[in-house]
Amino acid sequence: MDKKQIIKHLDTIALYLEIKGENTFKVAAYHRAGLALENDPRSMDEIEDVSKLKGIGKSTAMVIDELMKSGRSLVLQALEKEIPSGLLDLLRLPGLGGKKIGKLYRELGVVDRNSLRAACEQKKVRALSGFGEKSEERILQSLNEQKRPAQLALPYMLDVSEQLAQILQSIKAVARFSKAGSLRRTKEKMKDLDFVIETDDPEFVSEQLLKELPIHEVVGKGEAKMTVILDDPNHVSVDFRYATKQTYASMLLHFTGSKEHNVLLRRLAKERNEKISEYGIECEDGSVRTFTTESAIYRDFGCSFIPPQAREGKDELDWAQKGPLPLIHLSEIKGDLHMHSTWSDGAHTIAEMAEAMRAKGYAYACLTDHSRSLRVAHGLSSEQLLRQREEIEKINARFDDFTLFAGVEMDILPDGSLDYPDDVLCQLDFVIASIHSSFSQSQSQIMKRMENACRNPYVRLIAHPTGRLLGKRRGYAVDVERLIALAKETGTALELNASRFRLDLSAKWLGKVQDAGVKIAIDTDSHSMEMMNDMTLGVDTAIRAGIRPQTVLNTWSAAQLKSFLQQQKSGTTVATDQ
DNA sequence: GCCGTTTTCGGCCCGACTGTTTTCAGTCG
Repeated sequence: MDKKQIIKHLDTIALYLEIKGENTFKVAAYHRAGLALENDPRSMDEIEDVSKLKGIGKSTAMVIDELMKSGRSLVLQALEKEIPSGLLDLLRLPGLGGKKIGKLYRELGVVDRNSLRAACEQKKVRALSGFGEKSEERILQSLNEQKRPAQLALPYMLDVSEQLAQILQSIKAVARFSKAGSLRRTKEKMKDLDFVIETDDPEFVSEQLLKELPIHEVVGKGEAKMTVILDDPNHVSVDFRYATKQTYASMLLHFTGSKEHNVLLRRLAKERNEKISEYGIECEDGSVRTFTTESAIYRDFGCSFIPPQAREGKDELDWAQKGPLPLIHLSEIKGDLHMHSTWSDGAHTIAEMAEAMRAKGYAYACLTDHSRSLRVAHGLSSEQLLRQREEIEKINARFDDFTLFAGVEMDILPDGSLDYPDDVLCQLDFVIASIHSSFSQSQSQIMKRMENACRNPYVRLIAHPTGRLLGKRRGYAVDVERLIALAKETGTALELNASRFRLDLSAKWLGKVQDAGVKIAIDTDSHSMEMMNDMTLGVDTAIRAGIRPQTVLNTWSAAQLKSFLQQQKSGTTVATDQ
């Protein structure tokens, strides 16, 4: 049984206990045990003794060991016998938690969605103490709505949040606002959107929002916050939290989370006999200190600033107490090495793309249009590619503060061969190789293709290594560990494709890439000028993975990069005299 | 159930909002 399955089983135990009405700390203990596993970078086989992990004690360790050995757990089996499994699903209904579900089960014999619906329709639910007419109606309503996905993918949520941001900007009573929650931490999936808003007049802002937004339902509305469900295809839930000038920084920190990070902060405060909340830090004498920035709050705890993406409740506070975190920062990105022009499937000309990159303050960029086999994207023939190189040189001559490199994004064909011969590739500054076809091949076929690409002396980078599309497509059967080893052996870099649709490689793998000593390029794969802005998302993902600037090719100066590109690759086979 | 430089018991993070209640429990984040 792998780690993911074990975590799922631990969470299931927690849900059962919640319905049983167990002590909430006991329930949390099972969740925390799962979290401890999730936060450990090792695989289950590499962890020799799970009880050594913080948050896993005797009982949870036993459950984990059982699951590892036999795939079953006595604790879980006992719970499954005792409690109908259909009740677990009911926890997802709004307004229902363990206690209320337990009551419905014990007093009305509710065991699943259908029996709950029947109980509501017979008006039995409103008779229970703690329930009433309104709760019954609300349960019935949510039962009859079709299920919306529990988690929505980042690209979709970015779109929605960008629209919301425009509306917030137009409301005069909004002094400033920021996204918060999972979106600000750049999670790949999230269940809702959070915004923190500074205003003197929350009620007015709520009114304006209700006027401007397509509302499906107002879930809650008060002085401090408003929660709405949008009338969009996925019924996105949005929280707006209102802050004053004084509480804004604390509010933002609190609602950016993660929940686990907040728990760590509160513990730290508690050690000093203080309390931290979304309103500031309360001292022993009851006075509250407020802060103007998140940095100031961390400083108050003797910590350096922790970027949102690193706030996952692991050991980030320990690190931050030792000094500044050695993480990459957006301002260190000096160029973008993967973009397309109208020569293949891009929206803008070479000159327009180059100017836009230069306007972003970059020192260089690399044009990498598609190769000849990718017909749908108007891939370039060898002749076109070499002609394009001349065009690039002409444009490049206009700049004295910016370098436009000539590159290509070359297909790795289904049979493992590359789309251009070496005598073409050797004329380019930078060759990217990637897979765009035959996604359903076996892992060994995919890896054969990857190996051929890595072993070519001119291929410097493997782009979007897994081929996934967030929320849409899983990608092909690449063995990432093996790919990292190949990259290491051949001196090939791996891409962090920063496009909001990809984020490929994911944070999960990037740490391993860095640990192996393999270089990373953070590229936007821009097909238009607007897409260049996704560099932020790429850097955020790198931060989540703990990537240092030195690991990233495009933090280097143009001169450093040039000299790197001119070095011979190792472990490659130069096709010469056969 | 987990944890401990206040260590084997008694804590465990804190506040908003709702619906049910006449002062608060449950849910949620």
